[in-house]
Amino acid sequence: MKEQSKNTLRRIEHVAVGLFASKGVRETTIKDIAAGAGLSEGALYRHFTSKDDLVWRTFEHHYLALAARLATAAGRAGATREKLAAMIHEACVAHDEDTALFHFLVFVQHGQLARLADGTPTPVTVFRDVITAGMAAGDLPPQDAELATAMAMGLVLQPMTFIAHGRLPGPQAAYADRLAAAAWAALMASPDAPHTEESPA
Amino acid sequence: MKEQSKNTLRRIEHVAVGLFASKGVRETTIKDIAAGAGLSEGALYRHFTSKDDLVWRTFEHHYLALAARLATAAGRAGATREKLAAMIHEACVAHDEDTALFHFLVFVQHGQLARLADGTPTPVTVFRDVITAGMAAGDLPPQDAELATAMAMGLVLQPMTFIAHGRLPGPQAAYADRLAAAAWAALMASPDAPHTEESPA
Amino acid sequence: MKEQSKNTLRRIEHVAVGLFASKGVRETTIKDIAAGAGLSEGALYRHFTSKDDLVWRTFEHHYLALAARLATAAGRAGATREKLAAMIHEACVAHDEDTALFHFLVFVQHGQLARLADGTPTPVTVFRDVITAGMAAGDLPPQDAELATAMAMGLVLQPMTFIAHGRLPGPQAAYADRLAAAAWAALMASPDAPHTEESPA
Amino acid sequence: MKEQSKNTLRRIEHVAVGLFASKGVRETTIKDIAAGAGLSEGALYRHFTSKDDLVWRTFEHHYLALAARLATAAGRAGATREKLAAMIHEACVAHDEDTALFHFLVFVQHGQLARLADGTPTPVTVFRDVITAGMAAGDLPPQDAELATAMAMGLVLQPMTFIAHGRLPGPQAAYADRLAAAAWAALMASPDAPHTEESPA
DNA sequence: GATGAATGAGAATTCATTCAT
DNA sequence: GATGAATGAATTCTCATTCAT
Repeated sequence: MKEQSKNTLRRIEHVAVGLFASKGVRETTIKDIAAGAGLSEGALYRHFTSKDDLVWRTFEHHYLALAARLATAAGRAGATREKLAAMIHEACVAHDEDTALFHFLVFVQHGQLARLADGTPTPVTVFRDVITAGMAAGDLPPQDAELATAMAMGLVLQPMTFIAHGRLPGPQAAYADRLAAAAWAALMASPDAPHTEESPA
Repeated sequence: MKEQSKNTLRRIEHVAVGLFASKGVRETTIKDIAAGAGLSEGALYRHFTSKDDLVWRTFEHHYLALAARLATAAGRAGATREKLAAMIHEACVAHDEDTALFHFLVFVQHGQLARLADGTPTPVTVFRDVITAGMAAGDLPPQDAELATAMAMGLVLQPMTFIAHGRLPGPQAAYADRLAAAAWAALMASPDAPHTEESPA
Repeated sequence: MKEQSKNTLRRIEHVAVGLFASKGVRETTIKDIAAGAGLSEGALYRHFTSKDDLVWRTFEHHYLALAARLATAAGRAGATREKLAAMIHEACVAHDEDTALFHFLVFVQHGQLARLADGTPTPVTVFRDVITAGMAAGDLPPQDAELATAMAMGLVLQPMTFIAHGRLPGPQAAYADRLAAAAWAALMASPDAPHTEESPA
Repeated sequence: MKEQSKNTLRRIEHVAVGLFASKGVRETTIKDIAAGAGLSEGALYRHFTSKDDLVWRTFEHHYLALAARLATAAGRAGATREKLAAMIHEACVAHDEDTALFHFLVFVQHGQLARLADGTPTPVTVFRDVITAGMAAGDLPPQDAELATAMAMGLVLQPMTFIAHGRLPGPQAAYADRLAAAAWAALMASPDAPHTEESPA
């Protein structure tokens, strides 16, 4: 009984996320989701109180899970560079495992971000905390942690949109090492001496 | 008369873009736009044949203009590194000049991307062409041009979302030099020798 | 088993009536009733064949019971005036005993009235019969019995709505004597000589 | 233009009130109203923001108008008895002029009563103020003004429900004099000496 | 007998678009 | 050219009722 219901719920969420990722939340109708889940429209409302509730609960659950996953990956690794590489790798793998979900979380529903309680650990804060710690440990040159976080994340996320648009072949994991190296280089590049390699003479 | 109409049209576009950027295209109604532009709903249809037409024409016009702007900036600069820096700087300035427009073009309406004719020069192709040329000229190590483009763009675009979310203070132009340096470092990082600093042997 | 079921049925009726009185029949859902009765939605249908059936049966049962109660009260009393006073008192007591039920019967579900078989004794006919008999006996001046019934009942019922709206403090029984006196005065007031007290000359 | 719209609005209100009175607010659908008004469902929403808005605005407008009407009638009359009679007569006439509206205001939508700002003059307060003043002037014996108001109003309103149910023939105005006489007798009946006529000895 | 998921027929509301004035 | 009322097709959500377990 409870199992059956739980399964239905997961099915609805999965279908919904797929549609949200491909069409957007607003352009996905309850009818679409119901059809995809093999249910009547009304039946959905036994599992969620509203469309918004479905969006928010799905987002929060998986967004926090992604944060936890990245934190775990970082925790397993040793030095800052390895931590960063591990997080990037983990993000790539998570993307490949469920691309629709990843897109929903990262690209589609940032409107939900504002609803998270302040201080909630998110993928962003996990990245930033590693970078902050890396600077404190002297592994990274001192710099604006938020900007560094944005750069590192952008480096990783933008290829995903290229994959989505067909500009790059997947899987994203194939680029993990390259992205980690690039991220490291980007964070190591001293903002005060941007041209060092080229002005040795 | 033509002038008047042209002005009205610009006003409508501007209001629409502002709403699109803040609420999304789907959640912006014709009524919203009409109210913002000081017109009746029906009057809008004298300037656009449909909402979709408004979205598409606005997107195409400014998206291509942004591409041209980046191309011009790159053309003015000399070596690959300078071209890249110039494009990044130009993108930052464009963002700061009309943040709503920039967000609309880059973050909100990627659904419109697919409607562009193949081969149309876009900000993406401008970036990629500079990178491809840079590799050909030996300024950059050989690498996947699309991936490199994605990384460079992500590096620049992600801070914009951080600014939008209040994680970073604007303007984006303040980060232009740092971003250019980071992008260059990321593209120079040889994927085949990612750990040079740590493997001195 | 029969007892158990009977109890459950009474519980359902009681919960339903309470909700009907406070929210109205239409705005009370099966879910509300089920929750209030500590049952599942489906389980209700073992006791009633439909919501309408629940409403109707509850109404009919208690409406006729109220009529019988008033008739009994009138029967115990002697002269017309006492009969009227006894009915008014009984109505007040019935109201105070179960205000929700009284409101449901009298104010909420008059739509059910039309479903009663013609000739069924109702609170209205009980009142009217006493008044008709009173006129026949010469206790009351000749007048339109229906109008007299309406006046007497209105006199008694309107204070109940005032109590419900908080305009008057309860219980209604506190007003029973006053209402009986007023009703008697109203019925005695000769329609043909309405100003007698003021035109003594 | 404005006229046309105003007319449509009145038409909608009129149709709605008729349906509300005969079926109840909840059981009247937007579809019903639209059909009755000869409009599409969506078109209604240019005149009212919601069904609730339609109900509330219609109620408030006419309820206050009825209060004003009764106050005016009372103001024109001289002594307390005449004031009361004038109000009762006016209420009967108002009922007959637009029975559906009267029923909507008095019997159907008392749920709206709670939304009126405290201190708003309503039919109830107009009645009560006349009675209170009558007691102060010595025209009426001292008594609970609220209870007296309830009795007087009940005397007048209950016949209207009898007319609605077909128990009494209309118009209500035919009963105005009788009701006024009865109301006066009811209010004059001293609660402390209820049996005077019958205990002359 | 009980449960609660599922159904299906609405119901209220929204909104792009049209059109009479 | 402008206005805003009207349309009609969706869209979200509700709820009495049924039914498999």
